[in-house]
Amino acid sequence: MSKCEQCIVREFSALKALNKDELLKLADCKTSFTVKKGDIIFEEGDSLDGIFCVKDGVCKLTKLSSNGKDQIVKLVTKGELLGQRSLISEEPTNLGATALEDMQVCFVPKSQVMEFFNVNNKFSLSMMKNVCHDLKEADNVLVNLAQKSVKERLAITLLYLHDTFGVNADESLKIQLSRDEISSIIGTATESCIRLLSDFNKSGWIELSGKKIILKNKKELRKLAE
Amino acid sequence: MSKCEQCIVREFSALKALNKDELLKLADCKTSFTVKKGDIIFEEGDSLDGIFCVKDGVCKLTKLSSNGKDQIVKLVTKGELLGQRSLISEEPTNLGATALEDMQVCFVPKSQVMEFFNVNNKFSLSMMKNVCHDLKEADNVLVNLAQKSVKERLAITLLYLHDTFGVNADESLKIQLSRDEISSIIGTATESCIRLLSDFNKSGWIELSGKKIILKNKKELRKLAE
DNA sequence: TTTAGAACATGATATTTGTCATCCTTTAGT
DNA sequence: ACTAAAGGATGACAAATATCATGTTCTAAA
Repeated sequence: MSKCEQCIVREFSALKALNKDELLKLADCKTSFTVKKGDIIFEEGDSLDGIFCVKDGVCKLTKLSSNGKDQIVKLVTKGELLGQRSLISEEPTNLGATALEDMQVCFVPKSQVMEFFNVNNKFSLSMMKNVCHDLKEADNVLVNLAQKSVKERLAITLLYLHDTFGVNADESLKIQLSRDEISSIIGTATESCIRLLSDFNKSGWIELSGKKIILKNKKELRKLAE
Repeated sequence: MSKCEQCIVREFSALKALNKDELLKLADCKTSFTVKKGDIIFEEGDSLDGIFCVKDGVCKLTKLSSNGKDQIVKLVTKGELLGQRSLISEEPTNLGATALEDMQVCFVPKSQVMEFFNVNNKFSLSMMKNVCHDLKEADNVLVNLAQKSVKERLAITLLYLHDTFGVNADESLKIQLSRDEISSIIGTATESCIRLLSDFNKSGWIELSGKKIILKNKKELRKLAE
């Protein structure tokens, strides 16, 4: 059982507000596990009995719409927590979580998190800041979905993927999403997404080879994304 | 200066976690004021030095998109708080707030809120629950904007206005929004919104007379909204 | 290695939604 | 009461997007 002190999650999440003693407690009660690409971490409506720390890998948070299509609401990457909202609200999850890559995850039981809430105000405040940040992001995405065209949203999404997850040595986006998943982020039909990617490709703004996407002209993409 | 003990905001918001002493402190430091319909409470990007308690009336939270159109992200009504996210994140506001009706509002300075955070864990947790609820709602709206047609979103919005703000004696929606504002909730062109309202009217699902809207066939509207 | 299924791509077409123009109605101010 | 301005309504049309059909290219399992 590894210590939590050096964990990347501690660096970026609300866990940074924990002191040494609390970190020891955390290391003691947590359970580590791996998740394979495509595996479901939890489903929409599940009752969680704790939160997840993402040590490595990326997952998508999705919600099934009544039209039968999944919408990707957020991507969660290493260093972030998963399931806080559900835990704090004491409600079943509103979104499901599925691994986009192989992941390393720790589970921290609710009782321990609640104890931290009760004895460490900084932790509460830090967690609150996290949720507030998520809320701000959700509001921004919401406005984009309401006001921007599919083409603009695709440009925004490509730049987001570039800036958030970085690129490989060949400049291609590190995170690999299927066309279907990209469509599910921007909220459009898969065919429309594929067509627009082709258009971007023909315009020379991006380069496609298989699943690889290289952003060749970020300036033009940014102009679209505004 | 009225006491906060009986205030409706206390009943519904995080303030319910405050004890008698804290409520006295609150009553002591707050400032009450009225806001006229159409007045701006704060603008997107403003730095707030506290939070607002909505004692009466309704306001809209909006964000200006780069296409020049305002998107209504949320409606805030009596009993709710305003500006928590900005205060907690210690950032300028992400959304602007404008009164849709005459309002009664109290302002509580940041220093006092932060003190409550520091001495009263229940208050922190309660505030966190509020933000979490907002996040869940934002995610749900986001999915609807991404996956539902304009017609479906209009049906959803009409039912939401009905259920949240209630009806007058003549069954018409209590909250009066311009066609432009309704469009700004569902994220569409004003003309499209007007056209669909006309369609609903012709189908007998709603009745329009001036600004008044009466939902005549909620069952059909719900079928659309799913 | 072969092969079935998934993912990707593209054309044709239908549907939805936005834009522009115009007119009507209500409202607020003189 | 009159008038200007805003809000509401509607038609004609354009643009964006979805849907359906079909073919191609990957990919993983037998």
